[in-house]
Amino acid sequence: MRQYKMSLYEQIIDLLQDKITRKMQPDDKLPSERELSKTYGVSRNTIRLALDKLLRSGYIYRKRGQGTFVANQKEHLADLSSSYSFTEQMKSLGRVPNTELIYLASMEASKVLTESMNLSLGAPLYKLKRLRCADGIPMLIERTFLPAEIFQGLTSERLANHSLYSVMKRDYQIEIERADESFYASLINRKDAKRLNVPKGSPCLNVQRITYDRQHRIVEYTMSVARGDQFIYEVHHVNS
Amino acid sequence: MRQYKMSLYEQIIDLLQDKITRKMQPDDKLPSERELSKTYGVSRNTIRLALDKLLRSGYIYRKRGQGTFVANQKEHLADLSSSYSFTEQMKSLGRVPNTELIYLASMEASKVLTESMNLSLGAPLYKLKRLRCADGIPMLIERTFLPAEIFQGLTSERLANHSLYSVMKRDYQIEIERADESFYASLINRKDAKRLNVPKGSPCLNVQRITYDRQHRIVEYTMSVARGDQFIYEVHHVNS
DNA sequence: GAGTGGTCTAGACCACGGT
DNA sequence: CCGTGGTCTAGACCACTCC
Repeated sequence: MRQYKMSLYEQIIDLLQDKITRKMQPDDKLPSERELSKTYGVSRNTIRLALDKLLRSGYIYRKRGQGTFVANQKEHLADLSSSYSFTEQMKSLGRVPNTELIYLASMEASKVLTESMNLSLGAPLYKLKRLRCADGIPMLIERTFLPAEIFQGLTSERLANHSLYSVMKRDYQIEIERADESFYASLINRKDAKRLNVPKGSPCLNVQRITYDRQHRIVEYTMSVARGDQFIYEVHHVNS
Repeated sequence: MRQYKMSLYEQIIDLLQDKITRKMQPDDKLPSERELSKTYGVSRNTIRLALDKLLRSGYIYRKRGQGTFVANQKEHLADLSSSYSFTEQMKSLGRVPNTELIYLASMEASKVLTESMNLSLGAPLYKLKRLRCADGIPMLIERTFLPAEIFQGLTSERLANHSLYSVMKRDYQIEIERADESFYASLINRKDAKRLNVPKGSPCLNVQRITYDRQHRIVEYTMSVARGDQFIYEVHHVNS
């Protein structure tokens, strides 16, 4: 296998990450840029490249005139997938998540879907419908469309015990790059109300999500309906 | 009032942002780093600082050996402030935003607020209530709490013609680092229904936002109520 | 080979916080 | 005052893409 030669600043990122997670506590002070520069025998700019990346990843915070400190790992923002993963979100709230696959079917892209998913008319799709619960309480219904070209051979077995994103990664080597979400409130329809076990006409949160992989392909289109009285959707933004 | 002197690379970010949004199309090629360096009379590193920021904000993409290109504006991920800035969001949808300041008042932190904002009981606060419209249609009501210690001397004049975030940056040198948002759906109450000009009991989207600056201080706590039939909230996630 | 972005150096001055 | 991070310069070599 060809060896990828890591750049200096990448090596320093690894060294510092290791040091921070193994030996340091939140709010501990790191050596100054000039010290690190001497220690590792590289220029200060190279140290800054590494520290900038660690800053953006939430490992450290910096105060002008004071120094660089280890960030609180608890508050620290996990990677993208946990910011929109139902499973992760419920776990972080201390609730036990559960997913019921209502059905998985093949279909052809309708006109609306071709526009939303940037496909050609009649392109093959997988459609899946899932009921998501927390502590046994129905929380939301998800209707997901996946391009069949990308997810060839998808079966309900694969989806049964793993999250959609872990299936994408493990079985299809798909790395998610971006996700765009839209939220709005409406009143729930009769059918969904029954599934979620709420009165017809209750308020509900509608979420649409489009997910892109590293090749800028749309790998997922999902529309969710969540009950308003139980489900709170959390989003974290970071300014980089 | 003290003027905030913009650094060179920040000025270049503004210049390039303006150029990109006004005069260029997606996939147009930008001048090379060395050219920009000559054009603006700054070093290449300074140009790179600006381009890195534009890259992370989704304005451009870069290909080694080829050049720097304008990203697809539609798909484009704005920087943090526009991802939750009502003004930016409406502009990107081609609608004309408008804000009416209903009131600005001083108050002391209640028990609930001390917990949410991590303040001491009775800490001084500014409370402001704003009605946000698009194309003249009332879209959402925002109730915002700001720590008075940080925003000393805040007046309605300052808020009149500028967004909250530009006031933070220009008048108080506050750089936003993080924002956490929560969404849920409910039914609108009588008072808010009147303001938003919808029937009582209509569905509405509730958003709570807590904003942190670079020093990890909470600089804003906002609760919004948006009408479900008109307002769609968009969020973009990036895996970096 | 020419041009691009990616990495790196060895300096410099500034703004800020604490002493 | 000193030490910190923040900004900036003017170079250099590398890896990559296209011709």
